[in-house]
Amino acid sequence: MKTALVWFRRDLRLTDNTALHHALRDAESIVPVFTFDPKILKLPDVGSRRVAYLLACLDSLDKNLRHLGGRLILRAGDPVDVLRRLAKESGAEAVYWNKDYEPFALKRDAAVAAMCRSEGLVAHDFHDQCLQPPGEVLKQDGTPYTVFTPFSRVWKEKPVAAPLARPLSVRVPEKIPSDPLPTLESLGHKLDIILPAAGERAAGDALKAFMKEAVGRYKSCRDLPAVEGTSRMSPHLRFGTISPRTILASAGEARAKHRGSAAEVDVYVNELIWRDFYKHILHHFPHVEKGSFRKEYDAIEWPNDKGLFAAWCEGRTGYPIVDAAMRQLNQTGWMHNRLRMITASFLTKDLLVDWKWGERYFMKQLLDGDLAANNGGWQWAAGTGTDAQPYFRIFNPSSQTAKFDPKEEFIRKYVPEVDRPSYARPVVVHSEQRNRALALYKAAR
DNA sequence: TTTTGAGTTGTTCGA
DNA sequence: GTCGAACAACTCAAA
Repeated sequence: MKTALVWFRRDLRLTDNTALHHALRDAESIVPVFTFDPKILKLPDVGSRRVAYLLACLDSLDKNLRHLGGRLILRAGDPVDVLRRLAKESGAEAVYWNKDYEPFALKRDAAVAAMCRSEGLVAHDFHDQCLQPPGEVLKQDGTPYTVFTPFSRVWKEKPVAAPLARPLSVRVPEKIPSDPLPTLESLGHKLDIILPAAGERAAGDALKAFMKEAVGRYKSCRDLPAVEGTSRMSPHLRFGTISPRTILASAGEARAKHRGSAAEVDVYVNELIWRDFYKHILHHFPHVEKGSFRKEYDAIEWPNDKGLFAAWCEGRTGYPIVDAAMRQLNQTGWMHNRLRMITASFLTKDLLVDWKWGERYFMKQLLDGDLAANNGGWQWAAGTGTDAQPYFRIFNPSSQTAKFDPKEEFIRKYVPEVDRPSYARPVVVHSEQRNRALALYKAAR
């Protein structure tokens, strides 16, 4: 084949990119394209921070392609129109892309596949985003798992493909014009944080740094927000500037190297399996996007006090660990995983606000915001998801602080006024709200 | 079909 | 301060 389009979406990398790899093997030249869909960019749930980060990833991808002799083609419009036109312009015979399992993406990609059929283009889509593709990890009766532990047992029995090598060169036809990289402002967004480094190099550096040391104490330190004990890979995984296979392979090497701490590394690998788990859940049970995994909990009558919700968003609930966490999110676009659980439990069980409100706010603020992972996490905390145990999952902010930030180092970083009279008084009383939450859940069942 | 064991990350209470 | 049991009796997965 002479020419193929490679449609980049959430896989903004050259190394171990399944669709890119196949296109380069099958075609003499490729047209690497990213489409800006103005419809998506105007949605209220599209966080400005992620749009800004996306632009940085695209800029980096273009530079990396140029390094290999190619370049990235940017086009605005509905992907169906953009790809149809681009195929005509370049004489491409096929379109390659990596599958995305979100309901919106499934619909969009089906429309592109239909366009390909009617235009005589061959559509190739590949599993790439998960370590095990959705539909691969099933019970003996062929139905999907809804409990993590048995899912993970079967997951571990299956082989994972090794990462594919980075291509050595990329040939892109001349005279295919590209739009300039848009500015954030031109897309109708504004940035209110300092972005962390984006792109494949940054992702690789972050992985290396994590695997050198911190992974060996991951199990022991990952829950301490004052310590750099987590991998910080989430924004890179979100935009695909690194593949999960590269991370898994690197964890395997680390496990072999520091043999004494294999158990520490295994806990990290489990997190990669959780990432797959929630992507599979979304794939098999798409209704979770709009409501509870367990539909009976859609009946909960949340009081939804707007003032309490605003206090939570702005980090002024008077509960130091919650406020510090929300300020970390607001000021950096990232929140430590332990704190995501604490703040989610607090919003739902203490402030009695619908978990979907919190889910939406996280999506607005998080650089790593991902439907499957964010939704899964919120439903876990709210007790409406897989493994629902609402009575069992009401965090006490002070015992969580005692366990995970005992010296209040993290709290003081974001709430320096914690001991001063100017600090907010608690907006609710935990022990009272706990009982109200239990009653709300009981009434729904 | 029935039974059995287990369920990411907790909290509270009382000894 | 530390430890184990109770929480409430549920649902899932597998034999």
